[in-house]
Amino acid sequence: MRKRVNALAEQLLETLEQQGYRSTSPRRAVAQVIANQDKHFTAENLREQLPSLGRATIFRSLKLFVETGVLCRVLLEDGDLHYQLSHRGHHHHLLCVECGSSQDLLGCDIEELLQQTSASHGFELSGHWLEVYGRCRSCSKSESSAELAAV
Amino acid sequence: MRKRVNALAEQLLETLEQQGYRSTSPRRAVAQVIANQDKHFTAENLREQLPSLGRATIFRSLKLFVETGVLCRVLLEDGDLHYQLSHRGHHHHLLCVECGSSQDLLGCDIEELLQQTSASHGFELSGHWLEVYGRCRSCSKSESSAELAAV
DNA sequence: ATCATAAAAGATACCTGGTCTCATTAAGAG
DNA sequence: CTCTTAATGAGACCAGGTATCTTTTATGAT
Repeated sequence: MRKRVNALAEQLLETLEQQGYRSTSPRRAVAQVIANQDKHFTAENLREQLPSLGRATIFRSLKLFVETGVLCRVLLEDGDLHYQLSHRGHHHHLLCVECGSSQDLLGCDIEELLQQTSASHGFELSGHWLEVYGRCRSCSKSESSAELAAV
Repeated sequence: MRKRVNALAEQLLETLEQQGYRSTSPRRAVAQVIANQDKHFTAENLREQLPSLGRATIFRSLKLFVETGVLCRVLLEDGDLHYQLSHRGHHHHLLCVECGSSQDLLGCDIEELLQQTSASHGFELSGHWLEVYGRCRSCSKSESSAELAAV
């Protein structure tokens, strides 16, 4: 398990290196921490876990990891933007509002639908942002148990 | 034209009053200004136009106008959140990345599609956020003219 | 018309996200 | 091992946004 995590961190760094960025000790530290996150997080969360790093460095690393496709940004229901590990390429998230976990939404024909709809509004589509909120399988299960218990 | 604008501002205030909020002079000023905006705007934009109002008051008014359904928040492509006049109820925006104008996206069966897709991921859907980016009719026209001219 | 009271405003401090500059340090190519 | 360039850290700065506290003001009751 620990080995797994370190492997992931190394993988993240490799991604940077492959794109011509240096592997520095702050970046190694950041990679280590984000590889350990199981849900979306903020710059501040990172800072708490890496108090020795400069503020600017945190933000620069985040930006870099987003640019290189290691991280993506997720929009929370209240409008806050958080970061999370990204499984490359364009995708959407099913965000659990209960536990903060997220699943990727794949094989969704929303692109096509949007294309049609925009065109019918005289709109030349160039991009979109979609986030989906709800309860993941395990949270909706415990939710129902709680309801039963309350009766 | 001027009369129209004032009428809209009054309408916004009425919405507040109907929901039990007082009609104060700062709120009248804010209503006046937002009734005049033709695209999305930030708190800072508002502050520039209303330098005599306290900062907190600006934010409080914005929040209030959002809560009462007068304003809605729009997510820009870069993650910035702006405000714009809302035509009540749940809807999405077609945001022109060129001129900043926006159209409402109506009669889109995305809800249904999302419902199905989430269910197939064991996800109990509770909400979503969608923004669509592109070029509005008039901007894509002038874009093509520019291209032609450049040749 | 006045008055009480609750709501709202303004000032201010604070927190977070995020960028910029500038001087110093360190990665890694040769 | 050295040189160059990228990256860091400190710090100032700006915007969004909230909390607290004191003063003002809108409105309902008299």
